[in-house]
Amino acid sequence: MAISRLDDGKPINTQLIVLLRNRIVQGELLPGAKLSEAKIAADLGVSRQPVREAFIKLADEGLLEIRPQRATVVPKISVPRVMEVRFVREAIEADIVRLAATRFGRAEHGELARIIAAQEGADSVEEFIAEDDRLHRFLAEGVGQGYAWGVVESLKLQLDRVRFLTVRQFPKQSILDHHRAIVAGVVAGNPDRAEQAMRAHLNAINDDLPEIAKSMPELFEDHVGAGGQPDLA
Amino acid sequence: MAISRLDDGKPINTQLIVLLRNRIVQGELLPGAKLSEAKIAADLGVSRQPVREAFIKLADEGLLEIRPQRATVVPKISVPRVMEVRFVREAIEADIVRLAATRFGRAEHGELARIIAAQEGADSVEEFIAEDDRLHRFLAEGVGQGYAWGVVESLKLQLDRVRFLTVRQFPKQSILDHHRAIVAGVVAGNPDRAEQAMRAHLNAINDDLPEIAKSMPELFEDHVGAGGQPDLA
DNA sequence: GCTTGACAACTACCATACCAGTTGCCAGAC
DNA sequence: GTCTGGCAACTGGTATGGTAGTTGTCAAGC
Repeated sequence: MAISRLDDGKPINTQLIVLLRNRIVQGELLPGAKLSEAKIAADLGVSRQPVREAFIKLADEGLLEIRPQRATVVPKISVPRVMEVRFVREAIEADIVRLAATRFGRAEHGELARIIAAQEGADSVEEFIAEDDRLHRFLAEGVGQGYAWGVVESLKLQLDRVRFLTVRQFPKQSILDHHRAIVAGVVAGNPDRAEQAMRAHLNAINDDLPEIAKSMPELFEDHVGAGGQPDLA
Repeated sequence: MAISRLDDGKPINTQLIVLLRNRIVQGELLPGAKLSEAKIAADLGVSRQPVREAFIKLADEGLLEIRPQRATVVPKISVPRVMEVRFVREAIEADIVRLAATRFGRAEHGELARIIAAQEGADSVEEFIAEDDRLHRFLAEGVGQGYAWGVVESLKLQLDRVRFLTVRQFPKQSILDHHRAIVAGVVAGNPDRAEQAMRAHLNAINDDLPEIAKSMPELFEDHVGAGGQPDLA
């Protein structure tokens, strides 16, 4: 049941990827949830094959864990993994913003100001997040590194999963301050300032992550012991 | 025919991914080659399903282009795309080597020296490349960024495809000099020197790329026109 | 009560069959 | 000779059936 409207022109597998990805990132499917090709297929009124392909894709993105002949589960959030993903994102966007600081001209500076203004005026969280993405994307595409943004976007999924857990106490003011600092560095044509602002911005999650993990430990992987599950296989 | 030994314990789709990826990266399947799920499946004596999954995975990696109801082809090499991939790799490895320069101790310095020595003594191209990878991987994993190396590894596929075209005039001496400079910066505990050496190393492909593209233009995408194929759909 | 082994109920993986869309060829009309 | 329409031969996408492997349960034996 609950055929969540799968009737676009696009192939079914693609639609399933988007559908399931949203459910996982937005926390509708929580870490630990067990999925099954057959069940999902039956619920959505499609065959198991497209579901399987969606599972594989999401497993590649780190949003699912396929355990053959056992089950497919939404993995618990691994704090060390999140920090590693964040590291990669910071490295990429630091270089991007340096380029922007040296290459952007008046036209791009204007667009940056418009995005900041739109984000200030956003009244819903969804809109705020959309403008957030727009800023980062524009920086990348503006310096001709659209591919890099694609990489960041796939990494970001795992970070967004954490972000959606804290959507209540979403620090809008703090994020806006960070964005203003980044844009200021770019407009000033100062790569060092822009880079530092970007790194500080992306480091913010490190402040929140430990307390988030403590407040809802059932969603996080224990990493107290030396390593993972004591699988005696 | 030609069942290229697919009898490991691993799942068939995984084996197919590795098999096809090697054929593409190593230039056995050249840009422009047209593949077919059915044909590959018949040739290897398996069903179309695992072949299909391998196609999807390789398409994600940029090594195949699936055109529904038309064909699946090995894409021509896009010079701008290669440069964008290279940009991302440089950003990631620059930050990694900075960490290595500040964190590595005597034990890691010894391992770096051993890898350099092994690469100096390599007599086959394959061995040389293997030691090359080992150095980069060790830098990443040594600073606790194994995930970042995974990202680089998937990016590298598209760069390796170019590298294998030039395997004849492979600049071993130049690469070794670069590696020595990187290691020197790390051992000296000088992040700036290490970073600059790494960036210079990874920038080397930019010197060769234009002339490679000119010498074998049939393997490269024309990017003279404003944009891609004039698909009038 | 506790352990153990067989069975039932899952799982993901693979094979096969069918479907819809695209392409290219070729015959017929002009 | 050129153009056009339709059919045949592909393509990848989807549906379904069957198989091997894992897990949990429950009854039989100690």
